[in-house]
Amino acid sequence: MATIQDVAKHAGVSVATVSRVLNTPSAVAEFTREKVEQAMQELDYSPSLLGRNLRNSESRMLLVLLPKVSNPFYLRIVEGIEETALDYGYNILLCQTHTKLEREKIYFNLLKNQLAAGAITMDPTISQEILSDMARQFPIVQCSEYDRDQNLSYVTIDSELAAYHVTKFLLKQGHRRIGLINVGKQFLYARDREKGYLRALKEFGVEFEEDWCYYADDVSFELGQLAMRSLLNKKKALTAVFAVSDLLAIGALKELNMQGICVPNDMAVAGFDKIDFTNMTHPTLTTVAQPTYKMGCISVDMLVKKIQGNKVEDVILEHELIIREST
Amino acid sequence: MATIQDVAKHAGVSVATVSRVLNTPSAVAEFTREKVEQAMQELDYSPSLLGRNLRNSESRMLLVLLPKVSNPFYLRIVEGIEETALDYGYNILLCQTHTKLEREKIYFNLLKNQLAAGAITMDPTISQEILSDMARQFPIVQCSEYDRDQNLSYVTIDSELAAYHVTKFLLKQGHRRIGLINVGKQFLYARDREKGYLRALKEFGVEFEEDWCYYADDVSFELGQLAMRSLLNKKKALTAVFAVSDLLAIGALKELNMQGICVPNDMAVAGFDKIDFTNMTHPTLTTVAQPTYKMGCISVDMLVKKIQGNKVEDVILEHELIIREST
DNA sequence: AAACATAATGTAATGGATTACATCATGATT
DNA sequence: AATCATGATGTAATCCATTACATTATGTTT
Repeated sequence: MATIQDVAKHAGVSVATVSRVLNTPSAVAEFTREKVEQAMQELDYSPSLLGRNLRNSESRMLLVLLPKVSNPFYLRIVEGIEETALDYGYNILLCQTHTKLEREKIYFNLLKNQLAAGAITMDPTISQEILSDMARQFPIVQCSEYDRDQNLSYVTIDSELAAYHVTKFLLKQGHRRIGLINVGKQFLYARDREKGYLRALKEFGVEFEEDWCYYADDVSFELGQLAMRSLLNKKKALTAVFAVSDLLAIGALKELNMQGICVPNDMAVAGFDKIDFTNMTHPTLTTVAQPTYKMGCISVDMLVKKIQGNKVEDVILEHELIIREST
Repeated sequence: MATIQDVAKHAGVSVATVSRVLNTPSAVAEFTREKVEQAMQELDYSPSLLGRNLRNSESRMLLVLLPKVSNPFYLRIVEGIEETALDYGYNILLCQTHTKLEREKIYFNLLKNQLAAGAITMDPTISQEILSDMARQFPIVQCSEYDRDQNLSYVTIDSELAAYHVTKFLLKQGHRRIGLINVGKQFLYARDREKGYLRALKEFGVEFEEDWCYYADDVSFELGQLAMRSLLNKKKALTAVFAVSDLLAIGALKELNMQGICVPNDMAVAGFDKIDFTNMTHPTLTTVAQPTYKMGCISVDMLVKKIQGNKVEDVILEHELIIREST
């Protein structure tokens, strides 16, 4: 690849002039500018970002950390992030942590190494301490999952409230024995959604029983199926199930279909996230829509502001209960 | 962040020595090494990749181009890529092109700008000319989608043969009127799968009719549903449908369910890709499994070899017909 | 016409890390 | 003891682009 030196020589000017053509064209005489531009054309020159970034000690790369791309919940967020980042002239580095601390550390190191200018994290794996420590030095925004910390900003929804709404909806439909398919408590949303679920039960005077609740090790179809199978084996039958993730809910639905249990008549099912596929299941799934695309966009807005050294306010967005056939 | 200069000063040595501790520790006396390492610790130093990459004129970043992450088909490929890349010490830059040439160009520029060392592309959007031109200058591997070109390597499956197998399977089951839900011909796989489909029909002496075939504008649930709806409106009823992508097949399945058409009795459905969802549909979907994870791994192997200046052989992997309830 | 303002361009330092080459000290060889 | 080989470390050039400052040329003001 041609360098700025080559272009300068080819055009018969100094490197400074070439650089000016790129950065402050108005400072260069028209005639010269054309000469330089032609030289660039002829040599098929494009400036090395390594050189530029080193000199400006900046990077136009944003780190995006998520547990796994295989959960479609993240897709629209990522689309929002990518779209917005591109508008700001940033590229994104999409990183799957597989909720492994070790993996996460590798990626966070890219911040230290100055390859990335900031990070958006949707993963709760890393300890709050480390994260908070990183956030003191680098711009970091939490999306969806979050911890409260003065250095850490976040954009999310009110999971507790959303879960409360779902559960209340089921209660209003007359359900009294409502199961919960949850995931590990390391996820804040897991804790929050459980809280909301319990609050609704309490409000309706329903006494929660331990074995209504199943904790999946991860978020996937298979584990949702497993969860449902386990819940069906309990002594007293449930009449509805609320899964904290659509993936789990769809797995549960599958199990119910397989066992010939009619949804929603014999068992109502509600999910969370409104992934595309929830509209393709039979029956279609009642779920909670999060403004995922918007969350992605806002994360980037916030992050860019932070990179530029501005203070930002945390954001809590609205959710929406999507009532469909499964309830 | 601390720089190598800071560390040198702190440890009372020259920057060269610090660099040696990082790159050729054996060339440094033990006592000095320890001193330097301690200084690094104390200053929480990690080397700037910008400086290093600039000096070494290398980048440890791989470009991964795909149309959209929203098609789960790509997920396992990406996982394979990420896993393998990490093993080689590379990071990946995941880029959605949305099959827009303009987007793709932005990303390919990262190669020119030396931010990425090579690219794996799963997108057919860019013209063969440009791609081939890029491939002359930069290491590029095509995954799944490909063009034949001496500069371009690829890893893929034999789409024609796979489609032939699917269609033949349906024919053997006694189906004679088999629809095809395809996508635009800009995708090589679309052309190949159609060829395989036609070959099988011909072999069984079935005369293909124009209106058995529907071309979706994109790959999504909704468009699959639309496609099925359109095919159902044809004069002579089909008894089976083959969709070139699971997303389309699942959409089709949905439409059939909605119209109360029984699958597989009234209509058999087959998809392609074996995405996770296909096991969650009702009925489960017959499809073609591609060794996606492996494809991802191999792509990286090939790309890294190319980056190192070695020649590589193209790879065509085996597919597998997964017969389930929908046929 | 002298003095000065302004525009256009060039020179050289800079950012952080690597490494060829130079230097110095130490121990081995004869 | 003089010479040399070896190991450890430092000096300075280099990668590419940006930019403060210096220089030169041109036009304006009185």
